Amino acid sequence: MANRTAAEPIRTPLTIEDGIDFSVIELLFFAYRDFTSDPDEILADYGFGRAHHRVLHFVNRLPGLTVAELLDVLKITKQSLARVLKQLVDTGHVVQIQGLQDRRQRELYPTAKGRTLALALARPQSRRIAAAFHDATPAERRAVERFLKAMVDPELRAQIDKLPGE
Amino acid sequence: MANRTAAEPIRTPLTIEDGIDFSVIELLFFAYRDFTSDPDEILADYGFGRAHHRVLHFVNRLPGLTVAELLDVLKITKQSLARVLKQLVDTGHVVQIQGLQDRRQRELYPTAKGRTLALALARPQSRRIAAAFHDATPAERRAVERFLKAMVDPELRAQIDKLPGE
DNA sequence: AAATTTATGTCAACATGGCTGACATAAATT
DNA sequence: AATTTATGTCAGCCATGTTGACATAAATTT
Repeated sequence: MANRTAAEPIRTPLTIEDGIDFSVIELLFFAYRDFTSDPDEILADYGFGRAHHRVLHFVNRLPGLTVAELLDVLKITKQSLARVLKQLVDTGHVVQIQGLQDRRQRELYPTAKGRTLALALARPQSRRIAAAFHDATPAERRAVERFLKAMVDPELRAQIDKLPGE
Repeated sequence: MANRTAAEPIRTPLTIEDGIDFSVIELLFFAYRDFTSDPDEILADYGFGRAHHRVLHFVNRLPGLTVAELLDVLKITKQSLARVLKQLVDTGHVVQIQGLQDRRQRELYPTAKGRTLALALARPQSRRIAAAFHDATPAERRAVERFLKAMVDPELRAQIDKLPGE
């Protein structure tokens, strides 16, 4: 397979001269890696993972959202969701309530326990963000928020606008 | 287990009034979700995943880095790395060369094939970033880069400074 | 009223990419 | 000569994603 001749190593690094913004690509990788490391440590104490965190987060931010709506935000399959959601319900962090108008739907709400955990997970992330903005002007903050929002697929930006205001 | 009484649902959303910057937390989640979706589609054609992408990226940006250095950047175990690295070597995207001074080390280099793939993966990400910066001033760009860098753990920022300049 | 569609749940099997622990080898260092 | 270091490898486990198939109840359409 592959080649008969040993493939030659390339010894020069890729740089901005190749026409690509590697530095921001890498900044996003490192920033996100460390941004998620804070809650990961807390979650480990509960036997939960990042998947539980995401569910708990959006159930707290959009109480009463349906299973279908949550799937749409998370972009995972219902079978993936089912496992983590069941654990969150079994441990009393989330409750499911049958929809009033449409009784097929299951509205998802946090319990007091689920709210407390969601806050505990968000706190170190918020602290990290506040520290990163420490020397920034209000205009610079807005520029960062505009940039991040513009990174999202246009047709999915509506999801952001549905979330409770800032 | 849990409680005898059905846990009460909380019907009010978490908001900024809870003292936490939820909007930036969510912007980071959505931005990163879509930022990684571009290369994911290309990788699927090769039977590769995000793990291959990360290895290929840093081998191209830091040709000749050793296995230990790569582990330090990725923050994974050598057993995790071994699987994806072996596939990249077997498919002729990466070559390993014994270190000259220290012959225990394996220096990692991209091949022409590996460089081409790394560029193909970075291109849509760079395009997305360029589009997100479209209406930003140079000062605003710098503010975004400062913010992202400040989000990284201080002791790990040295890793960023080792990468080829912008 | 009957047929169809929709929202959800569930079972089974599988893939990826993390992890730990144990052990092997060759080369460098002490 | 003994020890440490850089790397590789085997085995097994776990979390979290996937697809496909099927079940149920409720809403909607015919």
